Amino acid sequence: MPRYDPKRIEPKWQRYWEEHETFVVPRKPPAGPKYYVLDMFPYPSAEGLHVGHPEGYTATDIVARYKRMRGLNVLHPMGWDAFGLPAEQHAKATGTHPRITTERNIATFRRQLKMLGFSYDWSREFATTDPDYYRWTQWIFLLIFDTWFDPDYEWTAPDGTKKRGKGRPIAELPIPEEVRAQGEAAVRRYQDKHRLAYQQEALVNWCPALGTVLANEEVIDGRSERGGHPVVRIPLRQWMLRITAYAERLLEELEPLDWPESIKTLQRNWIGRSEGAEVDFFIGSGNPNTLQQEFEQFLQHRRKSGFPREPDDRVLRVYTTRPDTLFGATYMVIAPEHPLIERLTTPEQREAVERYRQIAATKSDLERTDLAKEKTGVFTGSYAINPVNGERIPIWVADYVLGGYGTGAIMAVPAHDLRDWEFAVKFGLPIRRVVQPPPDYEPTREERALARQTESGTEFPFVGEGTAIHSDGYDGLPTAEFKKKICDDLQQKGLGRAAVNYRLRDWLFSRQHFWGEPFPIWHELDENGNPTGLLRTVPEDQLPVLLPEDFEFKPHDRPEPPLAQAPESWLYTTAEDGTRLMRETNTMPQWAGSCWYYLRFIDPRNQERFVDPDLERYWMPVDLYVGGAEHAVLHLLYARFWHKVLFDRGYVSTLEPFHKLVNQGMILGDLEYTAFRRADGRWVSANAVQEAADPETGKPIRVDRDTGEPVEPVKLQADQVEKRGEHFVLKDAPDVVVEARAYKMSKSRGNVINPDDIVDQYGADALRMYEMFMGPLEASKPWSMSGVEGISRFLGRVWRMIVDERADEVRLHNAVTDEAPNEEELRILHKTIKAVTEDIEKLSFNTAISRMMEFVNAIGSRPRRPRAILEPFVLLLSPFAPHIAEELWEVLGHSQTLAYEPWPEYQEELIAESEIELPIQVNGKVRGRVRVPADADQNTILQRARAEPSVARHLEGKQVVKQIVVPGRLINFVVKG
RNA sequence: GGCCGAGUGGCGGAAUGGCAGACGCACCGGACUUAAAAUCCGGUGGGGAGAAAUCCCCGUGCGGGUUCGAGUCCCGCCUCGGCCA
Repeated sequence: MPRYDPKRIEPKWQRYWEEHETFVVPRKPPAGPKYYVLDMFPYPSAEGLHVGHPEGYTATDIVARYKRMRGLNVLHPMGWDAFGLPAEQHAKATGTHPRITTERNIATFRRQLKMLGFSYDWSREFATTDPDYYRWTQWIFLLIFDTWFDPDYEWTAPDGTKKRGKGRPIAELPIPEEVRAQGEAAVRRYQDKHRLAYQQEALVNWCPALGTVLANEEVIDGRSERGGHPVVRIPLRQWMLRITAYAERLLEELEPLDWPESIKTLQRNWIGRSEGAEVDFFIGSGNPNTLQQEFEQFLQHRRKSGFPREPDDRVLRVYTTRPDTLFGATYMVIAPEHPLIERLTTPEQREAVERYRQIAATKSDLERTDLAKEKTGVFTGSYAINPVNGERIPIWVADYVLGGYGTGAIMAVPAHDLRDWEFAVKFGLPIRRVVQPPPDYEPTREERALARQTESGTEFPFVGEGTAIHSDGYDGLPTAEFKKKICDDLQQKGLGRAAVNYRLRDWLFSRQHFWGEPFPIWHELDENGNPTGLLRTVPEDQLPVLLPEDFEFKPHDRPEPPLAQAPESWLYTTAEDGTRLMRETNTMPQWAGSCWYYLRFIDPRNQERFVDPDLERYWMPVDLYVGGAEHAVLHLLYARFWHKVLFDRGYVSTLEPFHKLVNQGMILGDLEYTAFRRADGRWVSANAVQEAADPETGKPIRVDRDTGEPVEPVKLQADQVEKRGEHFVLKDAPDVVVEARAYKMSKSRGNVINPDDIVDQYGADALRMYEMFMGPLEASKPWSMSGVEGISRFLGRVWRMIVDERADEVRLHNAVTDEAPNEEELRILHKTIKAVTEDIEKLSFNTAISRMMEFVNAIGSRPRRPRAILEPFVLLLSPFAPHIAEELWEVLGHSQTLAYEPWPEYQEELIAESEIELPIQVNGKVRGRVRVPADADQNTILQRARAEPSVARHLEGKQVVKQIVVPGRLINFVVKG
């Protein structure tokens, strides 16, 4: 009784592929075109595979198998992004080394992926935690450390475009004479300041109770996500990567990529380029009495010296996108963490400013800006001079200005900036209009919301563009022209210059964790054992710097990295010149390993280099990269950045790593119906329920919008509800609206689908096909158990189309014949080939599967089924459901895998029908249809159409004003009367 | 709050500006069976007229526009989801 039995055939073919090394690609591939199709490799979590994983993996597997059958050399690898916090937390709790946990989790993931029949070249597998891999991660870090960015360097890209700005070896950094004169240590420090990898004090989230430093996303409302312990922000020495130097390149080189426009937009917004000006406001030596005199001297000096690259300490430098509003600047604001704050605070104001700074330190950026209901701030007591009109204006400190953005100081133009307006109104600072709105201008919603009443009537801020007023000689200029002109003028006077600013910040690249790549860096120590600030790199031939093996995971109460407690032998050494050295104890973030894994897959066992240059040139770029949208910004930006450094230093051949990118959508749980009930048992309509915070626990709960009473969600079965108009309602109480939606899968909701269970019940082919059939790859879509069954039935029909189910052995069905197919059968086949091929190219797998279903519906139960159409069909099916396809291919009499069979070609002339049916519309409504020869001319078609009785009826007594014939589509008569 | 995306039968979804609802699920009817499962065949957006064949009207979140023709393009809204702050 050989029914379709995935449990038998799936392991059989998986074994076959493994034994025959069907998908192993030789290190040096045979000549010919290539295709590199890559999945975002997973973090092997303890939970194992989620149904979301196979979605993207199946999509890439279909493409990989299809391209192989098209004769391309296909690189389709898989590996593990295996560093990560959970293994370390597990180690702290149980003492199990993270390596053990990680290996165990990888084994689970590997088993699950192999069970799904993906055509990965498993010989290339690696994990980011393998010393042989992170050796090269460290090597690339050293390369980044050895690089500085020269913004003026001109060069030509491989595509011939002229470029400016490139990463160059640190040895090529010009050293100013005065630095060289100070000796070798000074030169080294100067270089260190210019490297793409540098150290800086940065604020981290230190959680004393957990004894660890937390990532931003692990902190919620000032408390740790786990346990709810208080978190404080403290400065700690950190490694930073100068990604901001590449902001322009990251923006510009994004343009030609075949990525979803939405992802490009996300990246652009993240980089956040803005154009404006840097302007220096004079603050002088601090003596208010001599300020004006000093200012005159300053003006003269600047006229000669020009605008310096770095501001000196007699000025407050601001960045503004609206230099045209300089004449409206009535005060200045510096961030509470601004370096000049001490100097600018007068003794009388010291106490108030100090208190304000302390409060600000406890707030997150979010609380300081968007969530802040009221603007806060304190006067520093000092003044600055507005360079365009010599006016003395007060300097305030306020937390709505962030230290990390721009220069950490702003000129405040209350009339034309909403935040400045709010602040000025609250603290009674002057407001001066310098931009006249266009004549027909209506204030926006935000502007109206901030309106204030004065003697002269209602006043609004105005943030749009208009015409300059009250701006001396600039009056009458439109905003855009004004901006250009004032930048030129400021530049001439040495007081400012046009400048570009980015929202993008440098990348905080160190973590206070054990389970990460150690930095290949030594710190020089003085005779007292204190760091001198000078660094040494671990020589290339001594890589990798391994993590210490015998290591105890014990929490401690200092915010230092766990590796600071590593054995002395690991931590310290003495250099050949006698200098005591201590290892860097921070480790790299999880992003590091995923920044270049796509390159290692090309040449994973190379012991000499991170990748062979010839192989890199052959395989790069990645032709298709598929993964979740959650990586749309950070991973993709970081990987692009590393790639560009590698490119600039001559180690890779392409500007960009990933040519085409696709984000698969999220798979949600099954559709759920939920009704809400109050404590007294009465139902509350779903649209009258809203989220609120539980007054005791602070957790989100649902309440009745009108009464505020908490309501309890009640899960319902589909037969308890019905659709009434827009909503689903309770069958028993049709005035109660029920919530109907699919939720994200989560353990707490209990709607998680385990791939193991699906494979066990329906097989891997059914799981693969169902996930592809659910809907478009990019869309998020709800899981449906009966949908899987439907696919499973389809595979059963395919099986019975070819295999005789009633025989004792697996053998060909009697209906399968060697006779030639007839015209209609050929047409069905070739239509299917055409549709499936085009759909695969478009990654429209759901419609490709529909077309195969139509084929089976048309052919599957015919008493005579020509082999000549079944064989190509099996090949079409094989990328989607490879196990059943291989088995059927064997039943059809082939002795070898179909993985390298040529993809079926369709012939257009076999698809064409001699007669076609055209719908006939009258005034856009279908009133009849007519069969005409496919090559009929317009007149014939129109005549036949008019003659059709159902149409003639609608034309009778009317005047035909227009007749439209769309060849092959339809006919439309436009009539009057 | 900003950005992005999406609203089409009971459900998932399909439709180069050209017959809305392909294909699947669910449901209904029939065949096979002692019976059921499995399988196979047929039906299935809503409303109306008719004994029937068939015919008519409405219909892609809402309001407007462009067009011979709009699910699709444009303008303005509403709702939901995702991401960011």
